[in-house]
Amino acid sequence: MIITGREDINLADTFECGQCFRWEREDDGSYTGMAGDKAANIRAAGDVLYIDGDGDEEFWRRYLDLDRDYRHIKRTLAEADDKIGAAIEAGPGIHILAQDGWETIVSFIISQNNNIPRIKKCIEGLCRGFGEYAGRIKGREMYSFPGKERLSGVSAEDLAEIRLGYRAGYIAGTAAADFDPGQDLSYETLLTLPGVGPKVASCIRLFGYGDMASFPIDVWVRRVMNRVYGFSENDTAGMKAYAEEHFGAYGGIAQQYLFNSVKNH
DNA sequence: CGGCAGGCGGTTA
DNA sequence: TAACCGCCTGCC
Repeated sequence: MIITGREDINLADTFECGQCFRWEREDDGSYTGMAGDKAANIRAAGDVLYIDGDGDEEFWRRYLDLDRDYRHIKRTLAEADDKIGAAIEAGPGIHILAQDGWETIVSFIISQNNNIPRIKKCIEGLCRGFGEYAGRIKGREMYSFPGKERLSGVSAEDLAEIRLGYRAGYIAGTAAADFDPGQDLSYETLLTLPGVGPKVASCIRLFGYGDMASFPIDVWVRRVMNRVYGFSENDTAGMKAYAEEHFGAYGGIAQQYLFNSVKNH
């Protein structure tokens, strides 16, 4: 499948800015991974995306957020805030992926107090242990992310071999909780799930439910808000208020530019 | 070996 | 409601 006219998305910026954990870079610069139950390899050349795998154009347009005008958003952010321009320059090709709600809930519970290589290893283990085989792409055996119903009867002990650590209890508890991740879950509802606090809930809102105003504040955002904007590192309330006032409906997108600029540079 | 990594939950003052 | 601490694990 070929999608043209997409010069504004950059795959490395998008897949390696910390929002997702299931895309692997190939030697040719393409990325292999899964979105929902669809596996694919995605390669970019000029303004063309070559997508080799499951799913149709509509599916990938939605997942890769290709129909949002990021040029307009970047211009709007830079006009409202004179300091974010440099952060945008560090990752101008970032798109916010429209990820599955349930997968995002579990993935960001795993992300707490954790590092990216290990987060990826844990998620891969969950998929291999409890997901469905989804074919072979670029020599990689692909497994779907296990749904809530699949994990609902699983205990923390059953998850031991995946080495989730103390997060195993959170995953088992969240999977057993009575809610529908297919609904547009509110921030307050997400906070009721075991292992979900303010930071994780904000990430789930942004990455799993498309709430572009959600502004997750983690250690890296605290650092950049301190370094660039002069906030005290423990003044998360002040940072949140600043984001609401200056970034507004695009707070989550601004957060990704800011996060990426300090984490990856 | 202690410190740390994209926090949370529980306790304490 | 702010501050503090323990927590699984892997890597430095």
